[in-house]
Amino acid sequence: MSVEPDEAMVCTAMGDILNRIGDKWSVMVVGRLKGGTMRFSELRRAIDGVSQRMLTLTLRNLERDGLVTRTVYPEIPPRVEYALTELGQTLTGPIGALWDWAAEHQDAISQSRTSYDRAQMMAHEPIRRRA
Amino acid sequence: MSVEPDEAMVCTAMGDILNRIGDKWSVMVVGRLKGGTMRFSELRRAIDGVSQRMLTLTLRNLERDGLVTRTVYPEIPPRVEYALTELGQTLTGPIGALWDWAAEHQDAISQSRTSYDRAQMMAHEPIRRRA
DNA sequence: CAGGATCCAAATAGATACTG
DNA sequence: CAGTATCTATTTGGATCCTG
Repeated sequence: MSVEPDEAMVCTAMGDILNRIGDKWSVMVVGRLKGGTMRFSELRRAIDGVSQRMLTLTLRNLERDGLVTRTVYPEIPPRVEYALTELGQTLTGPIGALWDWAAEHQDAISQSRTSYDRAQMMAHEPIRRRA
Repeated sequence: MSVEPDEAMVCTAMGDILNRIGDKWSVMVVGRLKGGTMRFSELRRAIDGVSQRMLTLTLRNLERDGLVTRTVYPEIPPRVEYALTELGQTLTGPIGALWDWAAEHQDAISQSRTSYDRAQMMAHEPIRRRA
């Protein structure tokens, strides 16, 4: 299962895909839909911070990529339900791994950031004797 | 290993981390450094399409997050080597999983995109009888 | 309810020129 | 060689208004 084909081709296509599946909102949506079908407004409320526009765009892209299905019920008021496709389901594995990694190491990362920033400060505001 | 703590907090911190590790160039760099230490210009050539500025920024961020080390050799001409830290090494697992997923399903995705786009065309340029 | 359309502010990326 | 600094072009995202 190694990945070694033609470098350039893979990298551009891959960057393309990674941009989508590594996207913040996409990850959130997939994470949410993992639990089952959801309506637009449910997702909007569940995902905290997402704007209507971004949620719409994210869902459209995921649909376009074949990762989620969009089902419109011709009622009034309208109801639209989103769910993961089989392909989308297979993504929850890798995404979950990344998620777990982030959860596990977020403390280490934020500590690293703090000390890095402190070191930068030192380098730029060097001498400061007394006040 | 499940992840269920306070939703909002986790999501914002997580989105932050995911933006970094899901970033196109970061993934490329980590993928490259997996094979061992590399110099700046080696990375630049290896990563096809990355600008000098983006590579610099990416490497700085990865360094700040404690994922790569930056070693400067005070020579002329200067030599700078980058390598994964232990923390960085642990990322290669999840990243690899994502990479493999993308490699495995990129055909399905691009097909899905094509048919989605074709369907969109149909919907917007509906009737077109003869020429 | 579930968006589409529009406007605008901010973040981001590329190209270019310069430096120790 | 390995950057930094700067300028600009493009992308992105939020806010707002409107509709079936």
